[in-house]
Amino acid sequence: MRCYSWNVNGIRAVARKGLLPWKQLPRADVFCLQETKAHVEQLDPEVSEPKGWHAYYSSSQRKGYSGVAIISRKEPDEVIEGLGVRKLDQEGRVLRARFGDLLVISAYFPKSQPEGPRFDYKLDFCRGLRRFLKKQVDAGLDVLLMGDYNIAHEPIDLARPKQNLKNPGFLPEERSWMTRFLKSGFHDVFRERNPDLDGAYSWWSYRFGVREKNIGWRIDYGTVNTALLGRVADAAIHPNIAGSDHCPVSVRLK
Amino acid sequence: MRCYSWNVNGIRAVARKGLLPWKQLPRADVFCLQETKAHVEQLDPEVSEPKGWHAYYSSSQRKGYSGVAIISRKEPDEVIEGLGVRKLDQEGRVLRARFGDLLVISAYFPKSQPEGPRFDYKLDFCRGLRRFLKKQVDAGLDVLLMGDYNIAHEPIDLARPKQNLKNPGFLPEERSWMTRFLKSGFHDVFRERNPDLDGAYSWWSYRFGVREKNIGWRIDYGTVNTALLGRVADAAIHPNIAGSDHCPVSVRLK
DNA sequence: CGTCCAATG
DNA sequence: CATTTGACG
Repeated sequence: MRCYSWNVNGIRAVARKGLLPWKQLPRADVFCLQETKAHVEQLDPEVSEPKGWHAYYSSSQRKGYSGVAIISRKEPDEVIEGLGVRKLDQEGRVLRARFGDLLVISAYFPKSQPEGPRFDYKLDFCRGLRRFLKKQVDAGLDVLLMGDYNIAHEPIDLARPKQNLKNPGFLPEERSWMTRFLKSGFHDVFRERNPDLDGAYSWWSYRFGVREKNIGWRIDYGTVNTALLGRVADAAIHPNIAGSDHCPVSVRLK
Repeated sequence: MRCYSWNVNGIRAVARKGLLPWKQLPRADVFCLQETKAHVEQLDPEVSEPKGWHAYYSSSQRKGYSGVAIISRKEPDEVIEGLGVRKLDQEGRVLRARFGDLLVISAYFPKSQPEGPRFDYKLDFCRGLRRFLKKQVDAGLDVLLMGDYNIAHEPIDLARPKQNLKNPGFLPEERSWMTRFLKSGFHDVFRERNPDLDGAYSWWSYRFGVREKNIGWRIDYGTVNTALLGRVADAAIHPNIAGSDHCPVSVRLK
C-alpha cells in the first residue's frame, strides 16, 4: 500500500493547474491531503469524486482555511473526522480512515506563534493527538500518521537551523514534543532509514525562489507505531512534484 | 484632439494583460480613465509615467476602489482634483485638466442603489457636478465631460429597458437628472449624431457572456457645452477594445 | 465574472 | 509569494 501525504495549499488551485495528486502519482493507493482550503460543495466533481477513488473531506468552519482529506482506491471500513476532542476538532485538521486494523490518519498540525494563543493551541493539539494515538494503539490498531506536522524536528530537518531557533515550526517546545512522541512508540520512518541525509525537505517558502536553492524544511512526515514498523517497505520524499509550496512524502507498507 | 473615455476596471489588470489604452489606441491625444483602482505608488512606471504622455491620477482614500485619471500628450495648463465640494471629493471621482480655455474632465459617477445612502449620494454628485460645470461655462471655459455616468438615459441606451426600470443606472431619478442636464446647455454628442442607433453600448456585464450577444448599456458618455458643439468633429464608441467590462468612447474636437 | 483587499500561511 | 474570502461592481 503506497500512501502519500501532501499539503496541497488549496486543492482548487492544484486542480486549476492540472496537478491533482492522482494525476501526478498514479501508483498511489491512498492520499492524505492537508490545506485543502475548501468545503466539499465548492469542489468540482472531478475533485470531490474522482473516478476510481473514494474521497473524504473534513473542512474548517471558516471558509478557505485549513481542511484535510483522505482519498483511497479501496473503500475504508470507517472514516471519522477529528480527534473526538471538541476544541481541537473545529478546524478540519484530522481525518482518519480505517482499513481493517490499520488506521490511516491525515493530520494538519496548527502553525504556532512564538507566544500567544496559537502557540498554546498547537501544543494542546500535539498532546491531544498523541493521547488519541496511544488509545488507538492500545485498542489494537496499527497507526500510520501522515501529515503536515508543522515541526522540523532536528537541525538536519531544515536548511537554516540557527536562524530559525526562535521561529514557529522549530521552537524548543515543538521539537521536544516531537522527541517525546518519537520516544513513545512512534517512528519517523524516513529519518530512521536515512539518519544522516541532508537536504531532504518537504516545504519551501514561495518567497525569494528558495525552492530552487533547496532552502527548505522537513515538516511533513509519515510516522508509524512500533508494531507497524516491520510492514514498512519504503519511505520517500518527492520534491519534484509541483503545485504547492509543500511536496508529497510517502510511506509504502507491505 | 481625439479624446477617449474608458472605465478600465483596474488599470493594473489592464497593464497585466498588455492592454493599456495608449498601446491599443495610439492615435489618441487624451485619455480620461475611470476605475483605475490604484494609488499612484502602486503603479509601475510604465503606467504612472508612460513615455510621451503626461499622466495625472486622482484616487479614493479607500484602496482598490474607484479612482480616475487623465493622460494626455500635451501638458495641461492646470490639473485639479475634485469638484471643490468636500463630501463629493473623497472617492477619486473627478479630475479636470485645462488646456487654454478648454476644460477636459474625467468623471466616475457613483453607482446608485434603488434606495438608501448611495442613491442620495449619487444624486448629490450629479447635482454638484452640474453646478460645477455651469460655473465653469459661466466663467468662459469650454467643457468636455468624459466619463462613466453610470446612467443609461433613454430606453435606446440599453438592451433590456423594461427589465431594468427599477435597477440602478436606469432609475427614474437618474434618467431625469440626465434629461435636465442635457436641457441645460450640455450635449450628448454621440446620441445627437446617432439619434436612432440601436445596440450602441459601452458596458456589458461580465456574467453570462452577454458581451458576445451585445446585451449591454450605454453609460459612458462624452458631453460638451453648447459653445463647444461646433468644434466636435466626431463621436464614437469602440466596442472591440478589450480589457475591461466597459469599452472606450471618444469625442474628436477640431 | 472579474478586480482588488485582507488574512493566513 | 500564493491561496483564499469578501466587498464592490
